[in-house]
Parts: sequence; C-alpha cells; structure tokens
Amino acid sequence: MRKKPVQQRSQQMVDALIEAAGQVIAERGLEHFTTVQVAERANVSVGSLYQYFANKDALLAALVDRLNREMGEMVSRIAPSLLQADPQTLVRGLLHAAFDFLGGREGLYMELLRNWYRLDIQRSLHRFEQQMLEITRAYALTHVADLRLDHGPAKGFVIINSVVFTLLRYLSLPNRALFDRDRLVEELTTMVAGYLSAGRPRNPRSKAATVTRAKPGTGRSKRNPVRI
Amino acid sequence: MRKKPVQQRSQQMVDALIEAAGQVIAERGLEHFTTVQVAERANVSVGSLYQYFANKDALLAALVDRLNREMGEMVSRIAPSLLQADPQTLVRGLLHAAFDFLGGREGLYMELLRNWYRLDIQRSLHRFEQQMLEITRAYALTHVADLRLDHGPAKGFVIINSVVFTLLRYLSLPNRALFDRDRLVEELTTMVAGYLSAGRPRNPRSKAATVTRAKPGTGRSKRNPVRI
DNA sequence: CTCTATTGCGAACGTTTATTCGCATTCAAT
DNA sequence: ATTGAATGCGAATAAACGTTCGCAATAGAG
Repeated sequence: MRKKPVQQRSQQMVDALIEAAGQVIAERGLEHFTTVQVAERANVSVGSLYQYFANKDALLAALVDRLNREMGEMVSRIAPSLLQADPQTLVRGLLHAAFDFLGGREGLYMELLRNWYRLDIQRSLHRFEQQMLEITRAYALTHVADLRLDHGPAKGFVIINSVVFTLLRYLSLPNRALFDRDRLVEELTTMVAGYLSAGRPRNPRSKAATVTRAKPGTGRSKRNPVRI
Repeated sequence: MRKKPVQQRSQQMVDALIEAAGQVIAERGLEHFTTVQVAERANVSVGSLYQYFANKDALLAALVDRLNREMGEMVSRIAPSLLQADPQTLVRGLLHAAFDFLGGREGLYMELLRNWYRLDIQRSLHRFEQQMLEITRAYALTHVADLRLDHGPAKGFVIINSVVFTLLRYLSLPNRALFDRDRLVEELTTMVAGYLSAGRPRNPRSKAATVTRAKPGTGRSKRNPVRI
C-alpha cells in the first residue's frame, strides 16, 4: 500500500475500492477488470486509487487477502459441528459447505479460482490444504479406528484439488441438466470417503492379482518402489 | 477461416502460423500471445495472418482443433494395450499416459488447460470424457465382474476432472519436492480404482451408521433422495 | 479563523495490441 | 509472354488501459 490512510474518510475509501474490485471481477470477469471501472464503481477517482495502491496488482492482492481471511473463518466456523459425525457425513458436510462457499459472492470466488495460476491463490490453496489437514487431525482424535492416518502430503493434495476443481468445473458448466448438485456431492463423497478409509485395495480378489505393471504408452525408466 | 488457401505456399503458411502460435503460447504464455509475435515466429507478415484467420481467436481455435485431434489419436493408440489388465493397472496406465501427454509439447497443453474456461476447451474436455466412457465400456466387455457399470454421467465427470486438474496443478507446482510423480500416480490410482469398483460404502460398520445428515453451514432446502 | 498536511480529482500521457489498407510480388492459366 | 487472381507485406490506425501529475477541496490543529 503506497500510503497509509490516516483519516477516516480515506479508510472508508480503501474499503470501498476493495469491495468495488470484487464486484467488478464478479460481474465482468478478471479480464475486464480495469482500474477505471473499479474507481467509478466505488465513486472514487482513479488518481485516488493510486494513492493507496501501488498498482492494479496491489489492489487485487488486497482483495485476495480479504477473501482468504473470509475462507479461513468459514472453515473454522463449520468444522467443529462436523467432528462428531462419521467419515462419510464429515466429507459430505464439508462438500456442501464448499459448494455454498464457491457459489457465493456472485461468483467472485469462482472467477478468482479459475485464475488460480495467475494470482497468489497458490498460497490460498495451500493454506486451505493445511486447514483441511488440521481438521483431519482433530477428527482423528475422536475417530482413531476409522481412518488411516499415515497420510503424507500427497493424499491431502489429491483430495483438495480433486474436490475443488471438480466443483469449480461443475459450477462453470453452462448446462447443469445432466446431473444435479446433490448427485455430484454424493459421488465425491463416495470417492473421497472411500479413499480416506482405504490405504490398500479393498476387493479380496484384486489383492491376489497384484501389481502387474502395464507397459506405459511412452516408456519411462526408474520408478519408485510401489508403496501402497 | 477468412479465405481458403488454394495454392501450396499459402497452405504451408497456414500450417506454419498454427505451429508458431503453439510455440509462442508455450514459451510466453497465453497472456503474451500476440499476433505480431506469431507472424514473426512463422516468418510471415501480420497482414498475411489476417488473410486466413478472421482474428486472433480464430487462430487460437485452429490450434486447439489440431491439438484436440492429437489427443484423440493418443488415447486411441494406448487404449487397446490396456484392455487386458486389471482395473488398477488400467487406471495406472492411463494416468501415466495422461502425465506424459500433459507434460509434452513444451508445456503447451498445460498452458491451454490452465485457461480452459476461456477457450472452447470445454468441448475438448467433454470429448475426452466421452472417450474415457468408451474405454470403460470396451473394458467392461472383458471384465464384467470387477466393475459396477451403472455409471451415470456423474462418475465420469468426477473422475476426469479430479484426475486432469490434480495433474495440472501438480505440474504447475513450483516446488515438486514434497512428493514425486510416481507417488501422485499411485495415490490417484488408489482413489480412482477404489471409486470405480465401489458403488457403496465398503466398511460394514459405516453401513449401520447410515445417512445422518450433517447440518450444512448455510441451510438449504429440498434435496434429492440419496441414490448411492 | 488560518494554515498546512492530507485527501481527492480526472484529463492527459505513453504503451501495448489487434486489425486494416494500399501496394508489391508471385502463381498459373492461356 | 501476358494477364488477372492469389498471395504477401508492414507501416499506419485506432482502441483500450495502466499510471501520473498538477491543481482543487477538505480536515483538523493551533
């Protein structure tokens, strides 16, 4: 931030600018997000904008920061109520919450998430993963038997990204007639809950027909020992 | 295409332009993909570019078309060799193929996939899903017992998007030290193979503690009957 | 009230880029 | 060889946008 707002009016203006930035992005998309638009929307001049934000990116960063905080609070709010449930219910509850969250704010979260690789949403995603890991850990204290807890970082990564991006793509779908939201949540719940409670193949028969390596399309060399 | 190339030299030029477009995008990213750059790279003038492509988007569309075809051929090429394997091996083989494919072309596929929502990659993704469903169907003819085949469109959607975007995000990771590629493939294999061969909860105990709905963060109303 | 630091303004500037247009060059049919 | 169509060129045009700068309005201390 180029200058610190000391008087009250300027502080309000900074808030209004961040808010307006969110509105513009939600309505017009990140591509058409311009400083002039934001200034107009906030009933502020462009010059004033640049008095408090070094440039466009700084404004965007401030917005992302604010939303990041919101997300953290959301997770902390709903997590405790789910710790008593069984794994399936926990996963389903988190999924519904994620659905509601991503769809909120007039699609602002979605638009930002679509552009995850340009923004430092990388950090947000990572933080989100961490939060989920904490929930998992807290959950483990009450349901030790149900889950295998030797999760390396890979499992969390797989789950978070599978869920978030699948939801994102579903919400971006022009035609949602093929299957509805609840169906999707159920499918994801099945997949994730199964994955969580199963570190190894479940079907007794497939245990016998062990790891017969397939020839990959493009030949590759040294591969790690298969730790399942 | 604004004008059809009838002579041989112009046909070559069109090809060169599409090829150059891919190179520019792979090297500079879609953001810095400009018509002048493409023309220079193809040793062609900008004016000539606009003689065969109505605008920048048309050029991009032509590129996507070409890559879409490539992808289809890739899948058709590797699919037959996997039909004999067990589900785990099938999934693992497809995953490795997807990994190799996405990483190819100097990151061109990745850069395009990152921008999936701006391009009509929607169509490509959908086509990819269809292909996967065909493979699954073909696979079912030989391994009837191992899989539940009442897959609605939702299951395919979940799998495709989970896998593709998780791979995409992994490949976009600045620091890949946390876990390596093979580890990721194994995790995804576990998850997907488990999901495919299990339509309902596997743990006998969790069958008893049935669908105790969690209160979602934001209250929502009529929900569909839970078809698992 | 007076004075100064803070705040606010928005036209103007410079850069970047897509797209066009008038003219030159090449092809291929006669 | 001639000629008309096809092809190729790249400076010029125009629109969009981020950012600056000089000046006006305002707040709050003394």
